[in-house]
Amino acid sequence: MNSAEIIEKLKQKGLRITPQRVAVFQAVYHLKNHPTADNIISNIKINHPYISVGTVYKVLDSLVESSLLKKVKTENGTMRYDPVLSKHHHLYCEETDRIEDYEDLELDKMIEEYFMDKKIENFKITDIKLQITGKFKTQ
Amino acid sequence: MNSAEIIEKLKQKGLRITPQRVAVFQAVYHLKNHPTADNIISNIKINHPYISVGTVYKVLDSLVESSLLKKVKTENGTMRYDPVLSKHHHLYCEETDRIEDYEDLELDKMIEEYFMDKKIENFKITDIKLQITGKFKTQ
DNA sequence: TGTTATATGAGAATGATTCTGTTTTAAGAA
DNA sequence: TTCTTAAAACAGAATCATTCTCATATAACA
Repeated sequence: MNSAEIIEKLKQKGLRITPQRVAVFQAVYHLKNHPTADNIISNIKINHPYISVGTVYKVLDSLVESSLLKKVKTENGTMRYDPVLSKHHHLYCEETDRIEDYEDLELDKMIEEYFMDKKIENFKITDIKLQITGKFKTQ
Repeated sequence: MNSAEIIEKLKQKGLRITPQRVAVFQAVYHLKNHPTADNIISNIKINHPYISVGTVYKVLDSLVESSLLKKVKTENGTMRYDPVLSKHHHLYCEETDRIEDYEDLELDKMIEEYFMDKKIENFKITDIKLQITGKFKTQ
């Protein structure tokens, strides 16, 4: 994901193009495994030493607001950020703090069909996400 | 859930019986809808004005550790506590911060069977929880 | 009833995130 | 290109939930 592509995405969402927004968005793409705000700040500071913490949080919020990123909450309560690619669930490792995306269209379809039949009383579903906990096998 | 029952549960888990533990556990049962630590503290202080914040957190941790409570993380990052009754999922209201339990054995069975066949590469599942987001209908 | 490991209390410390007030800048208008 | 202005960024203070520290108190068992 190069700067031109990022700028294009920001424009599509009607966001003003600022070096900080480009840098934050690029950092989230560059850092794999759902970086925390802190990861992102450290990464950006390498090339952009004077960016301020508040700005990074505000940029992240605006990117989430524009559906360019998703905010993922972790077990210990800190937020992580995730580029929006497609619907996916998360695999949480019990031993490390690794989180992996898990896409499974067949599963999504099965669950969707299940809830077409079986309604939850007084509740209108907009989204279902699975938190799959377990352990990554050492390979 | 009266004190005697709570004491019994604590004993079963080999926890020392203290008034603070009893009060915290009782508060979680008494306060419906997955109280926060802060909700619990306020509730306890009515009858137990000198309990300290750190103690409540430590008691909550030990109850979670002993599987008497579960810790649930919310969208905004604060933790909520939930008496362990049986396997259940959560309904999150998009508009309010209401969280409801959702039990569905049929759904659990369907998902379990699904993952008996379809393995996730390099990952051993220990638990699957659904976060069902949506809106409670006004009745 | 005494002993001791464990729990509690008070408040300081931490860490993530948000807020405040001021300065800067992107982007459209002239 | 230059001007204008709303929006964005900056620095750092403030906030909020949670954890830590360490001195004191107490549950549980001998």
